[in-house]
Amino acid sequence: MGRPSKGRQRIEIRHIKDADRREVTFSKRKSGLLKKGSELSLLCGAHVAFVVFSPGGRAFALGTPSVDHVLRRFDPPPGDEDDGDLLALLQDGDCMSAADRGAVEAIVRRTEETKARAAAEKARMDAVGEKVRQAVVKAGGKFWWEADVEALGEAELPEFARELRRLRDNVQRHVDQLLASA
Amino acid sequence: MGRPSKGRQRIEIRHIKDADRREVTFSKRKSGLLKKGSELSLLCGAHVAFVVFSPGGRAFALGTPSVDHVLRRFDPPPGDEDDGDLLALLQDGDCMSAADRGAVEAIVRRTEETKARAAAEKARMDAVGEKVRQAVVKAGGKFWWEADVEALGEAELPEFARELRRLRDNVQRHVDQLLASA
DNA sequence: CAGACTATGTTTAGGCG
DNA sequence: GCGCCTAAACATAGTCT
Repeated sequence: MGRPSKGRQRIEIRHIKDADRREVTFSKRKSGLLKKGSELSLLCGAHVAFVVFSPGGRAFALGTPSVDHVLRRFDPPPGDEDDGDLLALLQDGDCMSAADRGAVEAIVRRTEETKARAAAEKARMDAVGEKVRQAVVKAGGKFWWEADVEALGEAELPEFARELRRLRDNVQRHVDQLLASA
Repeated sequence: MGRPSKGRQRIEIRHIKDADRREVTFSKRKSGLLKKGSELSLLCGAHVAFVVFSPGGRAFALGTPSVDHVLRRFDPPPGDEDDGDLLALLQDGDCMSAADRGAVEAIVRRTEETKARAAAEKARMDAVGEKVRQAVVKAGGKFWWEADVEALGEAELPEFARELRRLRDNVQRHVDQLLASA
């Protein structure tokens, strides 16, 4: 028999017409992207956040430091109730999907491999909170959806405004909720 | 003389202590991440948004659909006043940097190569606004910083609350501003 | 539809200018 | 910092299971 595979083929970077191949490529590359993101985060202490809208409608993912933080809670206390909540969040098929769980699992695996370094790693992780705060402050107000808004253009702004109000209300509600429980 | 380079070396995926190497790695990998993101967007018609906080303080980038929208405005009307604004935005070294411009340039190049498909592509692009709105609605309130908050843990929440309030106010202010100008 | 596989395309660590 | 270089590491297209 001939070679079992022709190996990787070069493809042009343009929209994939075939829906099936597009879906597969999306899935594979989204995983890769997520992995790269978590690597960047780990290597450089950078905070990387993703929002990915899949070709077939919704579905999106997120990045770090959430994933790392999830790991922190997911690994050391095996019987913690919060773990359940966070895992449930990750397993909620609508928002976070297989790729996200895969990323978490990958980090879990890595943690197991490097358990000897866990303590030092954890100490670094504990500094993340402060860094996040600094980052949020320094970011000021430039978040991804703001950029989107800027790119939407004046013609589309009125339509977008309604959803923006809803978003703002969601933000308020969520923040108030957090402040109340803190 | 021996080999001019030992080529790529394997590195462990853990925090790079040396600040110089960390900065270089961050820069290189951030570029790669951005490229991958724009590729995913083009290949699958997905919308990918990034927020990256650099290790040394702020600095961050974003992805699509902004980049694509920039292209739309940047390519067809060569004398449009909006182009200047958007290019200025891209050239503002603080937020968008070389990697971002590189991504845009790559898309521009590709667009020139496939100018025959520009019209169809544009039609697809025109649907982006609606998709973004739908996505924002469906996202409900699950954004990266919310995940961060959830992952911070009760112990850190009080400290984070102060910054959260500032963030909320920023959001309100920015949204109100947008609504006022729309 | 997620995973395995292989061959090959792509990224990047380490150096240098 | 940016760009270039090399060679090894890594990602992934196509395929089958």
